Amino acid sequence: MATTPKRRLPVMADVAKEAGVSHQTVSRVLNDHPNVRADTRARVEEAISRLGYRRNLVARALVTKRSRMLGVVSFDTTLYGPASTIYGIEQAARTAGYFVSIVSLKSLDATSVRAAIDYLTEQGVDGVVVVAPQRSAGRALESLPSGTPAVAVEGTHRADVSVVCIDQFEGARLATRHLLDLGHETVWHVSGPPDWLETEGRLAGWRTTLEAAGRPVPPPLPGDWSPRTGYEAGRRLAAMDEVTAVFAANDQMALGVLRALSEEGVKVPDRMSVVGFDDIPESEFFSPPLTTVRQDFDAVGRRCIEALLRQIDSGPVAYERLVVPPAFIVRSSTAPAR
Amino acid sequence: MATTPKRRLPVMADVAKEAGVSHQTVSRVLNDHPNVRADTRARVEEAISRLGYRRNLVARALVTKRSRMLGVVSFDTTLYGPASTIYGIEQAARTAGYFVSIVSLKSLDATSVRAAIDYLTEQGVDGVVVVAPQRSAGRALESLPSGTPAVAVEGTHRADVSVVCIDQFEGARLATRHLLDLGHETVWHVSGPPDWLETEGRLAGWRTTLEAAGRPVPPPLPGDWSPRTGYEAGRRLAAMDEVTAVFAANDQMALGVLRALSEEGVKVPDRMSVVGFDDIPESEFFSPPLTTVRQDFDAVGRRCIEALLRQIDSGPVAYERLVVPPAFIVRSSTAPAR
DNA sequence: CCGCAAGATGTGATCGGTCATGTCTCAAGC
DNA sequence: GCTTGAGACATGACCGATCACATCTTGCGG
Repeated sequence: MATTPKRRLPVMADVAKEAGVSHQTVSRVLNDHPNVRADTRARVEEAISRLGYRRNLVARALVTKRSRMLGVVSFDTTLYGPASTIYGIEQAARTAGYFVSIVSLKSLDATSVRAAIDYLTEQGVDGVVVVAPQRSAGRALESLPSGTPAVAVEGTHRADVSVVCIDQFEGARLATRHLLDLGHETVWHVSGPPDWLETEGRLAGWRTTLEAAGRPVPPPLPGDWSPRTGYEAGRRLAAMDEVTAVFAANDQMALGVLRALSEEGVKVPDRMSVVGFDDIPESEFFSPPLTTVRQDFDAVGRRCIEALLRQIDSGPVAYERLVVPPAFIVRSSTAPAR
Repeated sequence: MATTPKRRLPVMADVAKEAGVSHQTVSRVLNDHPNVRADTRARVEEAISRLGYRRNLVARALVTKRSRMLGVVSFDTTLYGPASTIYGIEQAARTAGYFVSIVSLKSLDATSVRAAIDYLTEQGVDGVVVVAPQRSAGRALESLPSGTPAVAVEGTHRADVSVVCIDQFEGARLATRHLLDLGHETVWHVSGPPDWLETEGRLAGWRTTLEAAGRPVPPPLPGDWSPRTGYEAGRRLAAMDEVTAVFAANDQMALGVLRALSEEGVKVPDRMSVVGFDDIPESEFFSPPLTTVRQDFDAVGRRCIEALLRQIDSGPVAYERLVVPPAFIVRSSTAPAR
């Protein structure tokens, strides 16, 4: 009963009265301003805990014009990549004292991305991270009202939107190089869906490495990240006798390839080597364990937050492009050419 | 230049002046209140778009005491289950006009869960969804100040916190029954980590089904959801000649089991049948494609939001327990006993 | 042609904090 | 002894919306 004499939650004024000071002093204590005498501070703190007072961050946001909330717009958060990136973002944001509000989109056309950003902005976020590795999504950022702090993961080239990305080109180069070094004449590629920047980066890394080595560049087999398309590509590859090495643009598709090859009786890695991309937790236990390219999504998330907070704190900064290097993980799905 | 005569973003008063009405009328238009003449409404709307006015939701939240934001506390959002559930929650919340703020925890002890909830509450969320399928997390909910709308996914038994869950017991029963029906003498089980409600539900469903059929109940092999522990369990199972059927508590561990069996030369499903739980997108392409129990996470997300909004709109409601039925998916990892 | 209720609009208070500024006290410096 | 300045607080305005209530129009029955 003593705890709830009135229904209303206690506010600063209540604490002030309880402690016998002004609301301003309570505010000073809360924001630990130096100019408060120790005993006054103690009295206020006691009053706070006695009343169970909690500061109302909405009211504070209204006057400071800082909500301490960040928005994240992402494509299908069920996928391993986005999910991991968002996890990293959330962790980093929270340690920096920020909340994260998420909008996940099933379609990443410029319109929906813009709508999502507007939505978040209206709600008062201090900045936005767009995990939208598609060209079309990048375009949405280009029309962003300048002044809104924003960071993109893998996208856009607009001068005042910073970008954090993993070096896709380098990852693809590592994968292709690895296979060539094993003595394979050339490397086939199962690519991601068009319009994705990752698709393009991996495609370019693969193609360039092949060309630099003077090897034939076979036509890439189209995929959409799903195991199913990898499976379909795998069946086609199994039928071609000359194919000895395949680089799939992600681990799920590599899994599909593995499945198809196994069905067709094509032994991996004896008759064919397979490399993936992402290093999802399952890859290590595929049959056989998958050689792949690891992406450090946590680092991406951290970098995003760092870059975003920099913009929020010190205004628009020069365009930055933060590149996180990939790591190459060799397991048992690759072997020397026969 | 005409667009930004002053730096400040336009506020309601600006729109009012522009349209030659009072701020209150602008508010009426925005909240489409009926008592506004059509032409006035049009004038206001025109002024709004001319000025590029966006309503400040923070200010609105301050006076309405409704932020239209929901909080979600979840364990490791990188896992397929939580990620999918959150995706469902976010979609449902957005269509209902709510934002979602997420906190993901690496540890789910009662203290951190409480801290996370407090954190979200302080920030003004209208309600909280706790995706915390662990006993310890459930305990955190029990000490929740009553009056805070909350819904738990798979957890707690507190009378005023609604629960949405998938029928784990039934899923495990389906899996076990399927294997027994195929003629297996008994079914071994690779369980999830202790303290998880899913672990307990699946364990109970498995055990009960076995007992009801009068079959021996072998000791469950402990796992932690990761493929690695499934792999370790798989090696042990491969060494035991009498084992012909295994039910792993999730697909990742089933993958590990599959891997170990393949290494040991134990053919699946010829010599051993394996069933998983979750139906992750990869399962269909395991070697062999995995027979498993599908969980409808989207439905779980939707139900959570429905239950939560019900609480927010009409105050504390009677305890509800919404159970989503699982589906059994037969693929190629199971076969009749030899 | 008046009265009066419903409809259309305006006015000022309010939400719960922070910010700018003012007042008072007290020790240091001349 | 009196100025000076910094520390410790208090006071009132303000952020940008909504809410309660007041006021001014209308339309319509009598």
